[in-house]
Amino acid sequence: MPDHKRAAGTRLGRRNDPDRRDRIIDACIEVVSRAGVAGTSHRKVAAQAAVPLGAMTYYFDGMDDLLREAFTRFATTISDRFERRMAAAPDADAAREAVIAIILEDVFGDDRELVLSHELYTLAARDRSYRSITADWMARSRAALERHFDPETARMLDALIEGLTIHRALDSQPRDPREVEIAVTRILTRGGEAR
Amino acid sequence: MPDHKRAAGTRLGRRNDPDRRDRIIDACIEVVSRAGVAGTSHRKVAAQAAVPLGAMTYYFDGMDDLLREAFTRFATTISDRFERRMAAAPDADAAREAVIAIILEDVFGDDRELVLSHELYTLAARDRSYRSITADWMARSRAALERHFDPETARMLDALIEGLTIHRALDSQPRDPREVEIAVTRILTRGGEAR
DNA sequence: AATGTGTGTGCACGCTCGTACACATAGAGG
DNA sequence: CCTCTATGTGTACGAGCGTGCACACACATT
Repeated sequence: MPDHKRAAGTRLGRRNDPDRRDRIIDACIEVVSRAGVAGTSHRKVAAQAAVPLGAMTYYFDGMDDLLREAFTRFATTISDRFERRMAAAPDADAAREAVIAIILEDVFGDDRELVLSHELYTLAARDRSYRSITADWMARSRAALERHFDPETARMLDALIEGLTIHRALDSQPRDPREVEIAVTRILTRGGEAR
Repeated sequence: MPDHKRAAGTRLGRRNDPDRRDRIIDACIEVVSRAGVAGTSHRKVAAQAAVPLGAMTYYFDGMDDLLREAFTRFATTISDRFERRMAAAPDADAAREAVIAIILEDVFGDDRELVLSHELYTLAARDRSYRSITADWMARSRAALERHFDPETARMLDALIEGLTIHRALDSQPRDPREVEIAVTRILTRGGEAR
């Protein structure tokens, strides 16, 4: 019985480094970010993690299983950061500015995260079983926004963040940062929508 | 000299069906929508298009070349439809409703287009050379929106459409369609953003 | 009818891939 | 120190891949 499938607490005969499995997951994220899901293979991940090829099938039930764990970790990491930033905002106005900063920084920041997000979305769009990862991520983002805004606004704002981030990343020419500010402000302005 | 590389007008010795190349491109879109870019190969596309394997390298300089043409066609198709819908709106209010309809229909509509869009975004996120496809697509969307709204609003609205579409597609639970209406209305409402 | 030319094809090579399975080995229990 | 067991590894197999290239074949020209 493989170690990772045994109930926690029964530690028996464990020898090598116990976080080899973790290393494989991290290596997988790294390989995906460089080569894409299309270019990711057991062999490349094994090489990146410096583990033998046989360890791949030993620890995971195939690429899907591995990818699921890798993207779960990735989404959790991003989600944690978002939550922390939102929690750091003392009031709604600070939260508004934090959101603007996140959009602008995520765009000009690491290409790596942009790529990984899209790889995940693509998997989720095709395969229902990845959708729980994106659903959880979205749920956490919304919960973080609901510290400062009502639930409905939080959902709209979350969608706006997504769209602005994507479009600014895929745009060929740079845009005025003030546009982001204006868009966020408009979404946060409750107007004559009660009809 | 391959037919497709020859200057238009010089038709010499063309024999078989002249739109074989077109069929391959369509077949590529089809295969990508079913198997993803990751699972697309010359052989699968050839089988789908019912052309011999050798035709792949004959008509295209490799998968990248083929994918670029396939996604260009896909983006153009979607873009055309969007443009037509916007052109059909007589005034700004009708345009507003058209946008709302597009968001709601695209979500509950074909999974195929959702998947293909994400596959394209993923390629564009990783590879600069695909970015001109997405950039052109965005430019056309914005131009269509600018029939009814000012350029700045058009860009914000375009981003909002993106975000709402994605989030509603990747969400696990259904949302009230009225939220879309409210979000669009807020973006279209010019408020106290002049500061 | 013979010839030439450019279009398009069939095939096989070398490669990478995931997976299965025989085997090594570390540590526990005797 | 020996034995047993569960953990982990090395390897080889078959499938699927892109590509290069010799070649078939339709048609224009003579």
